[in-house]
Amino acid sequence: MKLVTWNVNSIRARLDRCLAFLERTRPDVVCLQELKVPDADFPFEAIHGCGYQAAVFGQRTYNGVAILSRTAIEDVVRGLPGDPTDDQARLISAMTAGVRVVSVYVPNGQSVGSDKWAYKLAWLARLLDWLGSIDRDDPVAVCGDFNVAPEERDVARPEEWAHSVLCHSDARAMMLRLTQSGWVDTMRLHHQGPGPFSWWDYRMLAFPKGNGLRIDHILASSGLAERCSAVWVDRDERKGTKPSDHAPVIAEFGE
DNA sequence: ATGGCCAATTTTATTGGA
Repeated sequence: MKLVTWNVNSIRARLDRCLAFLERTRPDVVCLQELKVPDADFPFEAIHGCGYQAAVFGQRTYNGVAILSRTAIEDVVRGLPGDPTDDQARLISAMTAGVRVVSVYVPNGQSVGSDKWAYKLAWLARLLDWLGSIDRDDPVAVCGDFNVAPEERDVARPEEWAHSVLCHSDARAMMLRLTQSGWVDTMRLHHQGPGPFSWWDYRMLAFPKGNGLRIDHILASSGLAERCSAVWVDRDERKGTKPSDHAPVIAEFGE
C-alpha cells in the first residue's frame, strides 16, 4: 500500500500537477492539505477521472483537507474534536484500504507569542488528546503538514530557523510526546538525516540553495509501522512550473 | 542544474503562509 501526504497550497492552482502526480505515482491513498476551496469547488470530476474516490473537508480561502483513495472510503469524520468554537477545516479521517487514515493541517502559528501561536499550541494539544484515545495496535496513519521540524536534523540550516514557529521547543515537545506515545515517525525508520526535507520557502531561492525543512510527516501506529518498508520525498515535485512549496512524502506498507 | 514568492480575495492592495 502506497500512501502519500502532500500540502498542495491550493488544489485549483495545483490541479494539473496533482493529476500528473497521481498518474505517475499511482498511490493507493493520498492525504491533501491546504485545498483552499469550499467543498462545492473541489475538482471531484477530475479526481474521479484519475480513478480516485475523495473525502473532502474544504474551506474557502484557507485550510481544507482531503483523503483520496483508489478503494472505498468509509467512516469519514470531519474536524478535530475538543473545541466547538473552532471552525477551521484542518483534519479529516476515514477508513480506507484497511487503514484508518488521518489528514492533518496543523496551524502554522505565524510568529512566536502571537494569537496564532497560541492557537497552534492549543490545536496540537487537542490533537494529542484525540490521538491518545486511538488504539495504537490498530492500523492507523496520521499524515500531513505538522508545521513542526521535530529535530535539528530536520532543518538544513538550523541556526537560521532556530527562533521560528517551525522549530520552537514548545512545538517540538508536542511532536516528541507523539513519538514517545506509540506514534512512529516513519521517515526515521529508513532515513537518519539530515533531511530529507519536504518544504522550501518560495522566497530567497530556498529550494535551489537547499534551505529546506522536514515539516510534513507520516506517523504510523505501532501496528502499522511494522509494515512500513520504505519512505521518501518526491523532490522533483518542488521543481518546474507552478510547484507547491511542499513536496509529497510517500510511504510504502507491506501486506 | 532547480531560480530571485505565491494564492486567494478584500483584486492593481491586503492577508496569510512557513
